Formats: sequence, C-alpha cells, structure tokens
Amino acid sequence: MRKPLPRPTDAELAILRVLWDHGPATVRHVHEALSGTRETGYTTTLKLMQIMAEKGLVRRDESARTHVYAARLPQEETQRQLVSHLLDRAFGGSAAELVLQALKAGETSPDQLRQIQELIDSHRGAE
Amino acid sequence: MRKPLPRPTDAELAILRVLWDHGPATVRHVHEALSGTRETGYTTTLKLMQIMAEKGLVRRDESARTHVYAARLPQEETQRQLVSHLLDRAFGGSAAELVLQALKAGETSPDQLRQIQELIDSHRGAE
DNA sequence: TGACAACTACGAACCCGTTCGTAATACTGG
DNA sequence: CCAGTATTACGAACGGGTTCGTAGTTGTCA
Repeated sequence: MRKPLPRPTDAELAILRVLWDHGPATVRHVHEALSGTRETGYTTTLKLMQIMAEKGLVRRDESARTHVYAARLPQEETQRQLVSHLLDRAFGGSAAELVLQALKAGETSPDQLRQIQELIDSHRGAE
Repeated sequence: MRKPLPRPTDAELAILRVLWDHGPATVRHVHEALSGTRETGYTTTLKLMQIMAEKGLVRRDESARTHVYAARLPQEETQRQLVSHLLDRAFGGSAAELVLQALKAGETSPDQLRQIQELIDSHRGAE
C-alpha cells in the first residue's frame, strides 16, 4: 500500500548527501555541513528536512528534544532512481548512450576506468 | 557574452526529442507526435515552445505564417549537460559510480555492453 | 530563578514550470 | 466574398520547491 518515495529535489539531495556521508544527524549539523556551499538560513534547512520527513525521504527520531534525522533509502538506491529517470526522459532507455555521455561529461581517471572495466566484465560474464 | 543555455525541463525535453528525431517541425507536428504519451492541449505545446524560443533552447523560423521550430543544440550536447548535472549533485563527480548505477538501472543488452566496452577501450587507449 | 540561547512549528511570499481559456489574426473552401 | 478553421499571442491560475520571519517551547547557566 505504500507508494514509492518521490525523487528528491536538488536541495533535498544536498541534505541527503550529508546524511549518507555522516550518518544520522541533527538539523544543526546538516546546516553547518552545508554552509560551505549553500548560503541559506537555518530555518530553511529545518523546513526542508521537515518536509522530507513528511514525504518519507528521511526518518526522524523525536525522542530527544533535538531531533535526529536519517536517510530512509541507501544512497545507491536513490542514485539508481535518479539515473533511471534521466535514462527514460533523455536517453530513450539506452544505457549505452548514457554511459557514453557520462564518460565525456566528467574527467575520468585511469583508476575509475579500471573500475568501470570490471563492471562491464562482471555484466558480460552473466550473459 | 552569451550565457549558457538553461537545462531543459522534463516537458521541454519531450519536445526536444521530437525535434531531434524528426528535424525542424511545426507546433502541430510536435503536438501530434506527443499526443501518444502526453494528453495536454495544443496551446500548452505552443506555449512551451514559445518559452523555449525565449530561452534559446529552440530556433524559430517565422518566415511562414506557420512557424517552424528547430532544436538549437545537438542531442548529445544536451545529454552531456544533463548527465553532468546529475553527476555533480548526486554522485560527487564520480563517473564510475554513475556508470555502475546506469548499468543496474536499465536493462542492458549484450549488444549495448559491447558498445560500452569499445568506449572504455578507446578511453583507455588515450591514457 | 530569570534572562538568554537553541530548537521546532508554522505560515507567507516568491519564483518557476505547466496547463489552459480566450482573443486576435491569417488562411481556405464553398 | 464569407464562414469556418488553423495558428499565434497573451494572461491567468495552479501546484511545487525554496526561502525566510515570527512565534512558541525547552533547555542552560550565571
């Protein structure tokens, strides 16, 4: 009966990344971690995290006065959801095309190339 | 002095895909092509394309009474822009992670795997 | 204890994307 | 030529995302 979680927005994703990196955290901690890149007020971060709790993107522990938030889905699953959406709307489902553009878009170190190579190998092995 | 074009939204991307597939086209044509998947009115498509012309996402030939629209950027460049954005906001710039999720997200045929393999090879060759 | 600080809750404002209704204009068939 | 049709232009409404101000509550410490 539970619906799939909505895709996080950009601002929400920034918050989730802090939670994934650091583990469960308070609004204060997330806000501090984000203060380098974002320049918004504390209550903005608070409001966003409250909304994310409503949406189910994060869990909230209210046992203490200062609430503690945690990401509800693992990072990989959210990433897959986002990639899947992009795949549909911009690539007509062609993963190969997406990979091509991914390689062109970002600098890819030899080390990363090796990782990708292993991925391909394991996929091909399953044929 | 000209600014980079904004990222197309989802609705805009649907229109762009028609223009990429078909070449320059009228609002009528785009609307018909989209009528299978979208169920919006004609004026909605028109308005979107007018806004896209303002943004610079499409060029508009007004020489005839019925205007003809064409995508301003090639598909690959727009795709790269979108991938790049996703790479930054969801993957911390790690293309390898993105590729991994792309392979998990969509069904990848052996044929596509071979294409990707060739991509990797050419990239590694340039080391 | 009393004043101050931290935290949550809430609502309002604003922008953007999307959708559509309506009006004005040009074209076309009878 | 005239009525009907297609096309463009424009404004308005609506929802969602983001930001913040303010109020109320709880904790702290001098």
